[in-house]
Amino acid sequence: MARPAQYDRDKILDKAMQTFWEQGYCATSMATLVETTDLKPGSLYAAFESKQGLFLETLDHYGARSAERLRAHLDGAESPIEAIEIYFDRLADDIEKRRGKNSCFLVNTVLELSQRDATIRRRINRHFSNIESAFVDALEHARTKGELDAETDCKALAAFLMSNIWGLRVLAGTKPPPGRARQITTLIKRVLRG
Amino acid sequence: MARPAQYDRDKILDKAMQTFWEQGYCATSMATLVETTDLKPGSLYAAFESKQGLFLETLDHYGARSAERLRAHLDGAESPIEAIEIYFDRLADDIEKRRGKNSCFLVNTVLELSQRDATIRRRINRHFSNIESAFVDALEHARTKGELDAETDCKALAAFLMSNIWGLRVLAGTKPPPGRARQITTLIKRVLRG
DNA sequence: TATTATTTTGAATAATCGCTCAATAATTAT
DNA sequence: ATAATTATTGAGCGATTATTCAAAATAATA
Repeated sequence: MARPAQYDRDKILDKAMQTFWEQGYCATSMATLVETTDLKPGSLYAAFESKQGLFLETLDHYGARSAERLRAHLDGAESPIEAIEIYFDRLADDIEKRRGKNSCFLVNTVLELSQRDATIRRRINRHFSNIESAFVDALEHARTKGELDAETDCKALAAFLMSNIWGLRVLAGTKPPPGRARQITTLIKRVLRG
Repeated sequence: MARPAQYDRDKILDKAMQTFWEQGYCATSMATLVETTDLKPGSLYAAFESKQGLFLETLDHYGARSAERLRAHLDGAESPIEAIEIYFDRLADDIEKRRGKNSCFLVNTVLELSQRDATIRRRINRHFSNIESAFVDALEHARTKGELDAETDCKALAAFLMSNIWGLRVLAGTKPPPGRARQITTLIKRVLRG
């Protein structure tokens, strides 16, 4: 009865996300988005309402994928502590080797917009909570397995890990000299082991 | 022989800094700067060349003040370790009580611009190095005093502290529930004590 | 006081901003 | 085929962007 859309909504979302991720919200113009998505302004607005609407959807896209990937890595690991260590080792390694962007779309957005836009802040906090709960679960799993002391405060430890991930994301932005990321993760792991 | 400027350059710089700090570089228009500084466009451009020029100068303004304040707190402390702990306690307390902005102008800027502008990145890295060296000095002082193990890697420890300050700055942007900042600094201090 | 040098002023610039919409194209149901 | 419905197109909207500049104002010097 009607003409179907010719584009793949998820691919559009992905391209827009990459652009916002690289440049930030303010620095990304609709003209740029029109280029990177290959959709004309009209189609873009028909699909996502506004620049803000498109942005929010890319945030959710990113947050969901991040939490999924982390869960896939942590859940059901035979050694949760080792899995967490591997996570940080990989993060450090990516920063050292400058693989990919190394920044976090959520962290970037917190600092760019979150202070002045409560909607975005709440949205991001939801995604951070999801990610953090994956760490909490892994730590509690480790505690019941005896990898952690019985009196370890898993929630506090997870909060510490989140804060250190954020710190490493900022570090990546400084394009640090070789070795720095490793120095830091070595000390993070010391806390993890207790 | 000529008419002197009627404004106080340092006060203008301070007002512009506050605005950039709160809103970010892209989100701050020259029209806003004209409002907050009470200078007309012509005067602003005569004094700072461009938006970018003004911004760079506010960055230096901020970086210099930050390093000074930290030095004033750490240098010559009878117990350097305690002084560092007090620094983190205050940071956590400010975040808990929502005193002031709690964000860091340098951290905000790293994530907004540093990836695409090498000039700004180098500028910021210089300021971060200054700040970090104050920590290195304090830690080495602590080591010679016997507050730290003789084999402590003070540079690695300082890098860890910097990364954790950055993490706490991001945390502040999420406007966290009471107690979170304290949970994190408690674990940071555990690393500090060795 | 007249001259000189500089600052201050604010209107105006071209370019870009997010966004709209009427016209056209494409697809399905009849 | 025809009708109905939706997608696509891209020119164009008013507002805002960073920036400029000639004219007016001001203060120090001669």
